[in-house]
Amino acid sequence: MDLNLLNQEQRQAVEHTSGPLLVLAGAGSGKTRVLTYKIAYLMKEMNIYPSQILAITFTNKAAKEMKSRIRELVGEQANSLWMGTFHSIAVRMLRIYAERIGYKKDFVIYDTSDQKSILKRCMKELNISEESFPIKSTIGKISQAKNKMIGPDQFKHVYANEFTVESIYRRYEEKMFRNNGMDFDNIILNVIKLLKENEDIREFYKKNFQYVLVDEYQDTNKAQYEMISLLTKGKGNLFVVGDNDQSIYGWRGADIRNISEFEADFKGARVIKLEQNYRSTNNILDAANAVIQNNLYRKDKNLWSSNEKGEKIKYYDAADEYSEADFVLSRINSMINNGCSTKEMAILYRTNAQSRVFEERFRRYDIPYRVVGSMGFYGRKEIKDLLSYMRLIQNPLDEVSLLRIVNEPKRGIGNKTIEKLQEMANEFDVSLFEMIGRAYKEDIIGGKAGMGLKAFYETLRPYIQSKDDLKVTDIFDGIYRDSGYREMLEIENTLESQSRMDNIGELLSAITEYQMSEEEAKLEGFMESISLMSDIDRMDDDEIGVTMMTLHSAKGLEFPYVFMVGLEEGLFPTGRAFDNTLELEEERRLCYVGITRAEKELYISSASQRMIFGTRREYLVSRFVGEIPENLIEYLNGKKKKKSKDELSSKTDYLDKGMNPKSFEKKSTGNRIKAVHAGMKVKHKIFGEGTVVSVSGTDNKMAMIAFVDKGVKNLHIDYAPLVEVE
DNA sequence: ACACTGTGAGTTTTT
DNA sequence: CTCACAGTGT
Repeated sequence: MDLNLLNQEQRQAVEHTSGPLLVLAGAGSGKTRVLTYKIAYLMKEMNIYPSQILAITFTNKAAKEMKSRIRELVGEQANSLWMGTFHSIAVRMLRIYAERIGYKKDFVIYDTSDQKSILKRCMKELNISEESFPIKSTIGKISQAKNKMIGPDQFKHVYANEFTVESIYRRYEEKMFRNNGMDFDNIILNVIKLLKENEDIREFYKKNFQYVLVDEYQDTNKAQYEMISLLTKGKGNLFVVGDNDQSIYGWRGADIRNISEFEADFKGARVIKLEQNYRSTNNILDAANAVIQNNLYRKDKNLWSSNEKGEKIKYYDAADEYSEADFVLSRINSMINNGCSTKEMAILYRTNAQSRVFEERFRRYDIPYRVVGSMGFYGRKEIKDLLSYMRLIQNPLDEVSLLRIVNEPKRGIGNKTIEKLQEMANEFDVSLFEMIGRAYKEDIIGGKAGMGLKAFYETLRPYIQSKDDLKVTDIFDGIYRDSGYREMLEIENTLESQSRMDNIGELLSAITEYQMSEEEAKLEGFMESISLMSDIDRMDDDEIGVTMMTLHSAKGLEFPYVFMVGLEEGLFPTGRAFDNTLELEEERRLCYVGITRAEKELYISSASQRMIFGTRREYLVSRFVGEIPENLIEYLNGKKKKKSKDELSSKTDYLDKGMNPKSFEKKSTGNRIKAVHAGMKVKHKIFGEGTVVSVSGTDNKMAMIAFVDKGVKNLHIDYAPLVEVE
């Protein structure tokens, strides 16, 4: 291990082995390197066992990568390190000790959409309307409270007059507990509870962990802070790395005070700054520095680099999102022709929805690409359904999953039956699943519904009983078959059901892969690995293609060529931040993160018009473009008169100016069909070309159309996006 | 019980 | 535009 590969500050950080240390690491200053070397140093020079080191990273992928780098330095013993995200570390502890806090050890993890359905049910039970308490904002409020460790009991002291939310919150937590489930916030809170209430466990871990390291410290929240301090207090060998200019998760409860008050919180803390950037050209760095300088609430630091000046930042001012995409694609195309690999390129945007136009262009140009995130594979219905089966097998108390699948495929079990069952389950104080068992056995519910319940119950029970002895793939295969799900899709035999079956096949290969990679592959383990996987974790590094993702997802990554797109007021920065300095500064940090992802070249672009919610709207150039000094920018299609900053000062201003949807009516698609006749050739926006087979309905508006490769569809011509061909 | 259809509402960002 | 859902008809 050669510490001479480190600069002076990096080396100091590595060699500091006693007491708390905060490393303020600017973008691209080699913090991963420091972390890697530090852990290796602790093991090799300080003779610390790997199992005595806890390292918390922001994604599981980061943990995996770091582990493999450490392995290069110290060998296989790196595998015994405790390394992962807050959530995965917490779950690891909870799997062992869940019973100490009243949970069962096979608890399940609820994601955001599960959260939503639990909350909905709570509100229904409490007779609270969704109009007055929108699901999203209510979840937000509850989550916010949890991040700050404010439980239902303390809620009213912090949020006065929010007693309705308080009652929802309380009911939600009860339900969560009764379901033997935890949402993401609960995972952290429950570990805190575990450590607080059980001295033996706390002392065990505290004694065990000689060193605790936390990456991306600027994005930790209060609960996470509490978790760390419970594990380190007293000993204080805590080593955190972060950059306040890259704090972009304030909306998720990240508390900047964790980093700004580190020295006060941990006595005798030392601070080391890493200010030399090894990643980007000087032009890129200067641009980033200039932009972030506009934030008033920040500690100044001076990122510098000995790299060359490099190319100027190239700015393209597009007419609309399509011409923006065309610009990006033509650039990418010529870069490819110049010998660049698509793996070196990334397109970064503010919102996931922006990827669509680019995807379409990539397909048209036939250039490989990959999209990170955006409700992909695991959000699909068939995947969620089958995972719900698996989850219910893992934990029969899980009502969320049960309700999702009890009538999927159709078993003749409707709302009425479910309601009855829920009432009875409450009355007898048993789980819904158990109630289902009783209901048909004791003939409480007969007829079609009773048969359905019997089928459902008897399909699942054997799997529940032997889940620990069965292979995960066997459980999956079996349940797919026995539940009738496969048959349902086979009978349906449409293009859609085909693709669903393909997706299920893909899920099976994911399970198989998991099973082969784990020594002891258990159902819980697999379910956990997918629930705690972030979008970045799902990204396959070997896959070729241009990477597309949100700026948030891009944190921690780097690419030689970066396209930062959609730089418009209202989109980036988002309109919601206009009247809030703190939020606006967070947007600016996000911009800073974006700029500093680029190593060699940075392209930025904006569109004057963009389609949003089906209407075309006009946008002004983002203030962030104006914040980059002109001498660093090459204006690819001329420089428009500067109008971003002066014209926009407040939200109302923005809404008044140029945002009149009427003046930008959608372009006519041309010969949109008004009437059809059999034999007519038509083109559908999604299904492509087809021939009208027959016409039906009042006014002959229903057309049965046979599409090339896509099968026969019944469509109403007033609604279907159809145009005539020839 | 369930399929269909019209309606209303929504886009930040994610472990 | 696109999705989810409430309401209606079978």
